[in-house]
Amino acid sequence: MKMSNMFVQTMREFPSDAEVISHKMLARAGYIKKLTSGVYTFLPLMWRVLKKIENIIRDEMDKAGAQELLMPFVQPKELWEESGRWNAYGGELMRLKDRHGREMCLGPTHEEIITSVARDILKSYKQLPVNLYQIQSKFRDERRPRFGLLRGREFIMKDAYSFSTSQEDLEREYQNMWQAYTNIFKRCGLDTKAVQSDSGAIGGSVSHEFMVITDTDAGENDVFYCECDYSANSNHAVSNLPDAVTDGSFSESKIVDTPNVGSIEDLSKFLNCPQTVICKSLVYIVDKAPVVALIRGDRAVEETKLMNAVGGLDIRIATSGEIEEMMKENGFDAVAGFIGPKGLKKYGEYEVKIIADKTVANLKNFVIGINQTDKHLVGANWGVDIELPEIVEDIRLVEAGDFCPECGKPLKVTRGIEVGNIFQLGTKYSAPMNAVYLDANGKTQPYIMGCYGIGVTRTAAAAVEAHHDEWGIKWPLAIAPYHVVVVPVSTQDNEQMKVANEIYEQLLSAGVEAVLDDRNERAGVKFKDADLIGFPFRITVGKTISEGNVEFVERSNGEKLAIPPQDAVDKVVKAVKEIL
RNA sequence: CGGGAUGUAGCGCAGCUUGGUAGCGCACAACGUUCGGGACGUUGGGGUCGCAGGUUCAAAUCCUGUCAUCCCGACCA
Repeated sequence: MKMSNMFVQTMREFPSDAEVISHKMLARAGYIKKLTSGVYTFLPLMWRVLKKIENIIRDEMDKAGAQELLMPFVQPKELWEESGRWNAYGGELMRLKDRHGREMCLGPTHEEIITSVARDILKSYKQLPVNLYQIQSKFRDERRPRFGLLRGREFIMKDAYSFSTSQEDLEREYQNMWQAYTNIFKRCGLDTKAVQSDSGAIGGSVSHEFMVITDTDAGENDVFYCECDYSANSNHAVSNLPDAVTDGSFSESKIVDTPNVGSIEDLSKFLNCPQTVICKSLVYIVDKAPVVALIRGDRAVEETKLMNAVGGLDIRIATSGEIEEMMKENGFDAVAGFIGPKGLKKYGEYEVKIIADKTVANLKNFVIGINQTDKHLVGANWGVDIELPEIVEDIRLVEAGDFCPECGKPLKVTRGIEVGNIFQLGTKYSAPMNAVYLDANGKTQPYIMGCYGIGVTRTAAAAVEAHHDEWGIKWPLAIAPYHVVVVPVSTQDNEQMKVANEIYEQLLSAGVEAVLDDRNERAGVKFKDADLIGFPFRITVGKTISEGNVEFVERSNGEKLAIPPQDAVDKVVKAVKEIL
């Protein structure tokens, strides 16, 4: 490809609407163009990168025994009603109607479709196991698209689905995919960490997320990890707590005045007791129903855990208005900050559920709200003053410094970009959708399923997050849009142009993806563009050609060599061979 | 969906307070001088000032509505 013909426009400035580095760089270097919020055109350079990632994925998935197919993007409501997700999925499901008024949706994921396809074909245990995958655009109407390709609404995803006859087979395939994913990301030049995670709206039990570790805001997940193998997303992480005072040492149980002391911090100071002896009561709304969560004063609730503890799909903290309404309905007159579990029965048509975190179960002589504004109960004890709730679960958000649940050493925290995940679904879809086969005994059985996703576009963006400097992108060779750019310093100089052309032709005939920057621009412009676009190698043909040398630059480490043209060509050819 | 901000050429912005013939830099086209880290000069093309209504002799500017985009919170590849 000659640079003068390339459909690309680099910009001197970053677009003002970009926040994270991958978005800024990809937009400025001419890889992407936004059409509307969360929806981008992938320009030729971007498309080359995406195709490279896709092909690495295809290669590894095929090697792992999976088969590629392609399912429809537009899907009928009926299938989603079978699985129960037409109602459960929420606002991210982009719903639409056709001209006859039939309700459809744009595919955010394809469990329903693949299950309906499989159940018509996979009738016998002899046909199993099977793993099917596709690479396709998905649409999720994100509440808040942001960060360019990291969280678009329309994005490219590889999604795979496995069908097995037993849990053992599923676990084998899960490990198989784990290995394939490890290979894929490694080949893409990304260091990933597989962390335990919550299984969210997709459902199922066991799941892991593949995270690209980053210290920037682009990493939207908090990952807790240990020097042993343990690592988990914050929505799933568990920990052992450091020792703390859990006995409030209040000599008697009594109600005390705590005027305007609503926050835990203030309460701790006012009563001159540690936060660890206060039982905090938080009111949440889970799928419209009220849930009161009790947790030790110094700790925070992990909302996903709480939501799972009550089997919900959506969670938010209650508004102060809702809290006041709930108080009135139960005969109290208290505001947030003085709430307690005792005496809370109902709110509207729902019963109030009370969930205690494990941290509060062993509190003694503690402090707790009693639904009276400006008052708290001190010296409280479970079973004496207040009954311990029936449901005691771990709903606590882990903090760095807590101890690893597996080896006991302190946990560390970092940020991660989730580029892939693997789920053990079990019969979550096959059972309700009656997707069954006949086993060796002629008995009907639902498939044991797994699903495995990779965000292709997100992987590309994560690669930029992981590989860049102040001048631009530093693509790993395997996913770079081109391997090398050949830059004649002066297009006026016949000798330089001749050698540059020879190098270029030689690279092309060796199967290298090369670009010749034949534009009549000053050298500085070409160098800046080369750095910004992120060619892994640059061969500059300048004055030193009179001494028989070109300049060979490796973008990844900045190494510069003055070597003969043939050596430069050989180095690129060798590097390219290594990634194939 | 709540809270905050912004919409003027492909990109980055000024102009708006105090209404009066739409500007600057980059990019684009032409010519000339330059030519190893985003050169300079001259000339030129490109705009329903987000959209709709209103006030006014006159609206980018004032008023009302509306749409879009971005940032901060809850979800996920």
